[in-house]
Amino acid sequence: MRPTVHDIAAAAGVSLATVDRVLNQRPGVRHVTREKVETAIRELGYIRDVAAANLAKGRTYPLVFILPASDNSFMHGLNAEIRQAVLRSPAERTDIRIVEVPAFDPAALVSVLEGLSREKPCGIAMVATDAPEVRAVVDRLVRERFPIVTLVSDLTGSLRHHYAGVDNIAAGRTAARLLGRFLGPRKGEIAVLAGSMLVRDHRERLEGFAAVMAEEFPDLAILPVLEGRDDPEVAHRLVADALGNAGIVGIYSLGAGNRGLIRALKEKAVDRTLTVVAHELTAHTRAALIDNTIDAILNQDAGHEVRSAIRILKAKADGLAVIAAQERIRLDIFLKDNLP
Amino acid sequence: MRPTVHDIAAAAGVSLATVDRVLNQRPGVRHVTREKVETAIRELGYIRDVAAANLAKGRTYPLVFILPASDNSFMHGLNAEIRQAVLRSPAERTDIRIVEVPAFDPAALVSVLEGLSREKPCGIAMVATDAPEVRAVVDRLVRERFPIVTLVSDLTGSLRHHYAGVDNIAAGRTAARLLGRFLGPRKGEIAVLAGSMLVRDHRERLEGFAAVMAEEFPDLAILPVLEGRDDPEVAHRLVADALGNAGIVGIYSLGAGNRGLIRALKEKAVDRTLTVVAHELTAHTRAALIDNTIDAILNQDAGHEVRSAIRILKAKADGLAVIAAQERIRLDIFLKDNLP
DNA sequence: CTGTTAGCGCTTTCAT
DNA sequence: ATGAAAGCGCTAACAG
Repeated sequence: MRPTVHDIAAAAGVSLATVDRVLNQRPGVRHVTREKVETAIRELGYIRDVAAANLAKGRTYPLVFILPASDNSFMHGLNAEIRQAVLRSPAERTDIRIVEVPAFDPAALVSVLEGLSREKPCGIAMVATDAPEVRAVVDRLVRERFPIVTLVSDLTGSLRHHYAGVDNIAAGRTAARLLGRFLGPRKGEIAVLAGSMLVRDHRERLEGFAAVMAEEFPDLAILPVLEGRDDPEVAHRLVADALGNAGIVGIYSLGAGNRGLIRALKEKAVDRTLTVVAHELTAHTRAALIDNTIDAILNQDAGHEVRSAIRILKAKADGLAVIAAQERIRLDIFLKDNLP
Repeated sequence: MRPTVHDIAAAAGVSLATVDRVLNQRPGVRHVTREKVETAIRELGYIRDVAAANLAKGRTYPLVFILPASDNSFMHGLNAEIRQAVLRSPAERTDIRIVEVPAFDPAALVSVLEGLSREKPCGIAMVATDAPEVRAVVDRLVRERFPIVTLVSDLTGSLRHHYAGVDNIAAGRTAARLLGRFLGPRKGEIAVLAGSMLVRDHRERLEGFAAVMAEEFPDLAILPVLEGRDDPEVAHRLVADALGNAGIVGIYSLGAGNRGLIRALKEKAVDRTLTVVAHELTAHTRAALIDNTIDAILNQDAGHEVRSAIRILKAKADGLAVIAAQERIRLDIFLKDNLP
């Protein structure tokens, strides 16, 4: 039988209350007493029963998710996954609130974060907008002991505890190798469609992509980036225009708004064979993969990101460890054969 | 505040014990009483606190993992992941035992399973050997209400509750498309290295591979399968021999024993450019991917498989639901750019 | 058939 | 600074 607080109390010759104070690092215990208890804990190999502790405390985990109010499939999916987590709240003792902020608006994000420090959630998950003022509040909140994880888009150089998202440089590199290998000996130009070069994940994907292209596929030239603002209409216009260029042999779509990309491809692609790699598995990209309009999709599993963020925030709140491998967000590569 | 058993008891005008009997579907409750309690449960929106119940019961989950005693990296990794889970046992209330059986030996597996029914574990995870007599015991155990999940290799047509592993047909198809696309316009022959055509996962991978090759890459011809018995030495000899054939442009290694494959490739590949797709990320395949000996690795995450099997067995034992998306074992595709 | 009571392992008053 | 006792939500004897 596993030792319990009773066993520790008996072994140390103190009461339950004292054991509890030591366990929870609460004040009001003489140094020698504390020592005795800690020794007993060590010698008996005591492992605390977190479930029992939570029951006694009636503990819940108030968490806040801060998302950009962007109207694209990926953010909708992310939102849906959080709402799924809300449904599981009773069992997981969480109490999750979603806060939407205007996209790409550091000031708005900062003011939401400041407001949050008042209501004392036990954890914050946020899709970060990469700006110095955001970094500053995040660092302040972390110093005030709020567990914070970034979601999908990181805030490098900040003190956030964890990043629940894919390695976007690796994603860009992978896209480049897939395109390069799929194109084989063909020479030509590659169009790149991004949302905005102002967001870090898009910049990083481009960086990785350009690096591998330059290193390994010198016969393929990257055209100036098209910024579609993650908007299907804009993306459609940009891509339709670009396809006027007969030298294009491939496209890398590293942001959202793929609906517009796909429409443009279908309008123009009758006569040509383009190789296309896009990000994020949605109803549209899935259909395009199946009908060969897209050759490969790189994806991040929003459900995994949300569940991971929750596990990590809870663990941080309790000072517990996590299973690192379980929290690694993979870059999923989908061909038409391995779709979920 | 969430309603508790006390609230239900009060609302239904019965005692705690009766509520508990209804909750746990135990006998000894009049039909009308049961109705009253069930109504109260429904009306108050009662949700049971599993953690509290487990505390009261002192519940633990005795689980058994049955693995083939195969000496290859993948099985070693799987074993290691289970041992990791054993270390987490105190927190997860599990009590995990690993049983090794001779590989590819249905009779041995059957006798272990029969022995198990005596010791009443609350769940069994097994790497299945696909044979009728195994199916028969598994079906019998399932009927006797043992939760059973197959791990890595499935037992199709059986009553097992769940399969924690990848879709091997999809894996074979994916391998074919990667090889085909990477080879582009090249024509030639493809060597296939398998462990044994007697195990289902290998057969299925080959099946998927051959299907896509035939449908979409008619210029590539599949050579007769080399059966390396998942043994590096045998694999080395077979591949070294095969490479004498100058027509070979690609290799698909769908089993284990890649150490031998890699050695053969390094010995012979100076003068040629082979495209190689292999299964399972190990220290050897990882190094080979990085030095361009292998072009892509298909992988199944053994840690995920083990954690998933445990979650599912526990849920089944309690009659609880799982998060389906979380339990889907993906086919990971690794290029040198997205290695973990 | 139904109810009473004493815990499970831990936390939390409230005394001392 | 320390301890006694009650209780978190649920289950398990044991009575009736």
